Amino acid sequence: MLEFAVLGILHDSAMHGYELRKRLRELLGSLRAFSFGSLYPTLRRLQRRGLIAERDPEEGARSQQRRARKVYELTAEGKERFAELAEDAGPSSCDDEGFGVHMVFFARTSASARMRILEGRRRRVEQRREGLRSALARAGEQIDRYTRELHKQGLETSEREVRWLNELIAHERAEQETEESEESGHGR
Amino acid sequence: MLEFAVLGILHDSAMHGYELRKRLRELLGSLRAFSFGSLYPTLRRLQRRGLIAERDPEEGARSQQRRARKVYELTAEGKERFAELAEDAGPSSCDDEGFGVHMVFFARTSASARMRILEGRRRRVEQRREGLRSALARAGEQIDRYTRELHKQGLETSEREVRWLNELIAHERAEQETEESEESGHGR
DNA sequence: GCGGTTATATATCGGGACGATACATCGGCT
DNA sequence: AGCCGATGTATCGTCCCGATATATAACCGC
Repeated sequence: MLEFAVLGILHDSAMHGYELRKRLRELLGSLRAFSFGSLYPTLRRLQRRGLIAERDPEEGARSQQRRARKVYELTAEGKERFAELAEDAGPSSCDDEGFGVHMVFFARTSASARMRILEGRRRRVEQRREGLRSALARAGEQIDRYTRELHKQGLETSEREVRWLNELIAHERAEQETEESEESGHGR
Repeated sequence: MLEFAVLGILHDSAMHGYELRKRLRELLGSLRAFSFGSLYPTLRRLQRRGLIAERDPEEGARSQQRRARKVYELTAEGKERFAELAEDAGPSSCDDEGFGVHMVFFARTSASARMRILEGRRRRVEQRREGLRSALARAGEQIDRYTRELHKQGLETSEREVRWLNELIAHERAEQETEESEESGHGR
């Protein structure tokens, strides 16, 4: 997950670790923390695999600013790997974090993969919704008051997210049709 | 976190691993998966620390049913540890999973700890809300359409949760006052 | 200009949790 | 008879977090 997120952010512009994490928090809105304890090992792992590379510290400018920063940039292999991960609608793209990270990079994801990911996420949230529904129906009165309150809140949140996903999916479909009609409409 | 959850469930009744996980999913509504890969190591760790104990497999009944099940029960130390964890309103009680687990056991948590935990959670969600607000305000138009949509959904969810927490907190306060007036009201 | 705090920046370590996998045993289905 | 799915316990590699350590530059009062 972190690998995908790092690749996606470096795809825009080269960056050093500290900056990368700020961008991560900004994009994911603390949906996911991604502490340094995982970020730096990930950067080294990616570098070792040749997906990112350390850029020269441009000594021309005023060197020796703060502590030596390591600016990373995406390699060609890194770009390939990012594209591969962006298209993958596997189970990791369905949980809260995974879905969020994928969606942030939707602009660089194919329309078909966007669709698969949105629908996968919807299925997941629907499952959670049904689980909560049956938990609330089952033994309506006997279970703990606080637990029931928690379940009710979770159910409402799930229902809202499903509606939101439905809107997004409908929008995707509409846009796809527009493009298709444009293609065939005034041909070329 | 798993430690706390296991202790809390075994507090009600002795149980074996497989059953425990079902109960876990039921209570937390797939808020948290808690796979066997973490559950069984946790059980052994707890046993090693003397917080839970393996109960005799009651050979009187038909023995040798399925594979030998290990039924665990809480020890006196385990009950102490649970009470300690339930009262702890530290940072782990603020994130999504931690808060959920705590709330499920609110019936066995002191009113003051319930208050601290609810307020801690509210502070956390408010922070997330403000982060998303500023992300949406900052560069209102230039950022990615999908990212913005994700942030809007996150913001709405946060706002709803804060409102929900406010209601819970108000309810807690009202109940506390009722108890106090009953105490002094018709003395005893 | 001296020391204190804060922000910037990289790094390591232990531990908790996950997903995949393996294994064993039973009931039911075909 | 043979297979599958539910029940049940267990391990392994990997990911990630939180705490912690270590530098260094900027800001600020004194």
